[in-house]
Formats: sequence, C-alpha cells, structure tokens
Amino acid sequence: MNVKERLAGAIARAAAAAVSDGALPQGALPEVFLEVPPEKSFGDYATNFAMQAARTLKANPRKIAEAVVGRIEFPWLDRAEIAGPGFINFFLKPDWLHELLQEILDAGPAYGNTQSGGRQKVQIEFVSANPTGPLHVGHGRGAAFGSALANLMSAAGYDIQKEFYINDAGNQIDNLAASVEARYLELLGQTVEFPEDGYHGKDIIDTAQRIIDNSGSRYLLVSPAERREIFKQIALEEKLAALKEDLESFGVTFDVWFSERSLFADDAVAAACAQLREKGFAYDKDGAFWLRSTAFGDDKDRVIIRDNGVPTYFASDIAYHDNKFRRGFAKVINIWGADHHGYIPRMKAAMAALGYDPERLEVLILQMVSLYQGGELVKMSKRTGQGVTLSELIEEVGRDAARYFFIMRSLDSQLDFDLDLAKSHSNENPVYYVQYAHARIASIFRQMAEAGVAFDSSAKADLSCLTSAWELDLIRKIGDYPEEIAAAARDRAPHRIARYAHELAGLFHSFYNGCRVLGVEPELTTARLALVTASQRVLRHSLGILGVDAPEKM
RNA sequence: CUGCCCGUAGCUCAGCUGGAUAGAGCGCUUGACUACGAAUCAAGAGGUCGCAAGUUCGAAUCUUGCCGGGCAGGCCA
Repeated sequence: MNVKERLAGAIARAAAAAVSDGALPQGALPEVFLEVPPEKSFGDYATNFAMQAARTLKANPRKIAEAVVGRIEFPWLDRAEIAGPGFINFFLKPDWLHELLQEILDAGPAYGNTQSGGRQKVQIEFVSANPTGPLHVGHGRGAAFGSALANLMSAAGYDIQKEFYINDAGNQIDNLAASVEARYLELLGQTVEFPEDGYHGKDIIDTAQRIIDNSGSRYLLVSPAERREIFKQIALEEKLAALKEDLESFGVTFDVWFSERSLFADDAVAAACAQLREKGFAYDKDGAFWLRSTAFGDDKDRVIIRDNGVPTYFASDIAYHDNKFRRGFAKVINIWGADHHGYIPRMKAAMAALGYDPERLEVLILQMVSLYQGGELVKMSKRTGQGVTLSELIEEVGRDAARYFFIMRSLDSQLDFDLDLAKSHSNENPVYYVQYAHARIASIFRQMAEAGVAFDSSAKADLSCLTSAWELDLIRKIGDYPEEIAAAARDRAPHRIARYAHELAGLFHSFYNGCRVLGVEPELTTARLALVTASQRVLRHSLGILGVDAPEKM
C-alpha cells in the first residue's frame, strides 16, 4: 500500500471520526481522492474531499476541512493547510520520500506489479485478422495495443488470456481458395477470369507458385471443387503460419488460437441457435433465422442463418462468445477496428439473449491508422494488395519504434503515424528518449564496475543524503508507478504507461544532468546508485509492458 | 437521415472522480560537454480548449443544439 492510499485512509478515518463525535452532521461521505497539486506551495498532496462532502453533508466545506485537519493522524504528515474554497493541502515530513524509496527498493524488480485486478479472469481477443493476406498497419495497432494491454493487466493482477480467433470458415476463405486457384491456373498458362471478390495480393501468387514448385501441375487433373478444397487447406496453413511469424517478430504471442471451423465441428453454432430459439429471442421469418436483438436495444433484428441455410458470420460469433463465457472468464475484451463498431449492439444483444450480463463483454474500438511519409498520406487497401504491410513497417522503422508509436496514443484518437519520425534515430523520436535513459543507467553501472565501486542493491543505504529537487522529484515519480499501473489497467489505457515512461525518463535525464552519481562522497554515491537502481527497474518494467526493448547500449 | 469516435499551442497529442495560473513532445529562439553517453540538459516565445446555450460555488471535462473531419448503418466480413 502506498503513501497516497494510506493518507487517503487517514483522511477517511478523520472524517468518520468527526461525524461520529458530532462535529459534522450525519451523511454519506464521498470517496477520498488525492491529487498532486499544480504547485509545490500547495504541498505534496491535496484533496477536494471537503468540497465533495459539502454536498452530501450540506455543510460549509471549510468547516469540514477544519474538522478533518483537526482529527487526522498520519505518521508522515508535517502539516495540513486549508486553501481556497476548501482544498486541504498536505505537507509531508521531508523523510517520507526516503522511506518511500526504501520500500521501492525492497520490492525488488517486480516493483510496480499490483493486485488491483484481484486475479479476475479476463480474456483479451485481438488482431483476429482473416488469414487471407498479410497483416497491415491497422492490424499492427491492434496487435501492439492488445499485447500491451495484456502485459499491463497482468502486471495489475488480472489473470489474462490472449486469444486469436481464426476466421477459417465462410466466404472469405472460399475466396482465398478461388484466388489461389486462379493464380495457379494463370501461372500454368491458362487464361482465367479472376474472382470478383478475390484477393489481389502478391502473396497469393507466391502461394500458387509454391504449390507448383511442390506439386507441379497435377491439380489440373482433379475436379475444380476438390482442387479448391485442397488449395483452401494449403493456403490457410500457409497464411496462418505467416501471420504467426509476423506477429511474433512484432513481439506478439497468443495463448490460444481459436478456430471458427471448430465451432461448426462441435455443433456449437447449432447449439447456440437452439438456445436462442428456446429462450424466445430468435425466430424464423422469410426463410431465415433471426435474432430478436431489438429486445436489447439494437436498431433492428439480425439474421443468424440465411434463407439458403448458410449461417452468417454472426452465428459463429455468437457461438464463439458463448464459448468464451463458458470458459469462465469474468470479462471478455474484444479489440475491434472502428469499421466494426456498428456490431457492438448486436453482439451485446446476443449475449444478453443467452443470459449473460452484456457488461461482461467489453469492446474496445481502435480508430484508423494513417501513414505519413514525406508529409504525404500513404493510402492502403487490402483488396488491391497495395499499401504497407506490418512486416514492411517493422523492417522500415524497427519493432520498438513501431510498437511505441502505436501504443502512445489513446485508442479513440485516429493515429497519424509519421514514418519519417519513427525512423529517425534522433532526439525527435520519443522511443529513443526513453530507451536512452535506460542505456545511460546501464552505462553508469558499467563505469561503476570498471572503477571498482562496490554496490549492493539489496543492502540498506543511507538515503537521507538525497535532498535535491532532482532526486526528490524522481523518487516521487517512481513512487507513483504502482498506482499508474492500476489506473491504466482499470482504464484499459496502455498509452498512459508510454507517457509515464517518457516522463520518468525526462526526470531521470534532469537528475543525471544535475547530479553526479560516481565520483562524489561514497555515501552519496551509494544513495544515488540506489535511486538509479530503482529508476532502471521501473524503466525496464514499463518498457516491458509496452513490449519495447530496454537496451544496455544503443 | 441515424449511430459511434474525434475537434485543446504552428504540427502530433495528453488532460484521471467536474477543481487552484490548461500540459507534453516535435518545430522555433537562446544558452550548457577539460568528469558517469549532448539520442542529454536549462531558459523562452506560442492556446478565444470548434461555436453557442445550459447545469454548478467552479466546465477542456457533464447536458443539449449547431459546425467541421473520420467510421458505420447488408441474408458481406
């Protein structure tokens, strides 16, 4: 439990005491929120508690503040002042930051991990790109975000499972097979009409070529239907393997790869449909089978099974999400592109119809990515196969920069990805700013070893000689980290960690510039090495959440 | 026409439960390497928070209406 939480507890206790001894009227007390005030003269922490309580207690905020201040008991508190309309500003004893740093060091390399998630079982499904072509930069954003969110929520004490849903059934896969077949025939000299909804990517031609390399022209002899079935299987395996490889080289792995086909093989789709019918939320009309999603706030009812008997993708999605909840997840998080946001109401409706609380399904929408190069928009389209793929992007700007750029913005703002900026190995690039701080620290330890300075990070140092603003601000920031993890996880907002890491790096660079670590009095060197150790751990931990390397040298 | 997201400094974006003088990076101006990495630091200029009402002691934040940009509105995915 950190200082802030303990102080908040002390405030709540003081307020409760004031109520029980009659100094304040009876009434519900609001939750205590502490903030770091905008100015140092307002103390170390401040709260608007008295102003909030003024509403529920119908009392003068300054009176409430006085009652709280008069009753508060907190070991590190130096003094509390009432300011403005009713803020309470808390000034802590100078030593509190030294004790805080000691606690941080005692926590070891895992410092930052919290239990705020309460081991809640949460599944995060992301990317889930159709295995019909290479990943593009939009998938990259989802992949970077999803994996960072998983890291973040794991650090915050959630029990996380990452899943990729393989769309290996339905139209698009048939189109894939037909596209490969067309390329195959073309390569063998036949003139064919390319399928209207076919995939034009070069990778399709490559696949056809590999089939020829391996098996020659023998598939000319089998029936078209059988040929397409074979090509479908070959292409699927190949595309899936390529997908996995791309993702792995982007630092993204999954615990489960879930096949859509398996839902049909297990009759899960039929079972889900039967259940919906039984519960009275699905019906037959015009030869099709419909979900009565309007019963749960959707704009219109939706077709689950077409009049030709073929299930829509929605049918397997319902079965899939039913399957997820049956696996015991408290929360199921889906990360979708903005172009799918219209499906949220029907998906939630389906879950409600099956009897699940739709709140347990969280759909996070990521806005579109635009690539800019030389100040110009790079257009992309999967259909025509033009545009920048994820692997090209990684090759171009590097894994770390790509991940950082994808993660550093909040999900719901459209992302302008500046290729030139991401590529530049210079001070313009925020990734290197953070990584440089880590590398500098590593360099200090190398120098230390060379100079024969002894330092044991687990030994207690006299930290009280850390007195400059550079040192104290840095400790303060490091002390905020667990809370930042908890808040970012709660808000599903890994970009906050990117920001935090950047701010921490900034404070470290200032410290580094203002304070020598090596070559000063031995006690001061030891204390500063302790501070540097803590800084390095938190930098590494936060970069780890982002999936960005923490280099020793660069 | 309807729904969702966005509109904050020249550019790209933060801004947590409504709170004190609205922040960061880049870019721009000016300084700092004869000691741990200058991919760094220090200082400065730069904003009617799209517009207008409303709620409130108090609004970038909540509500409504407009304006502008993006994305959706299939028995496509």
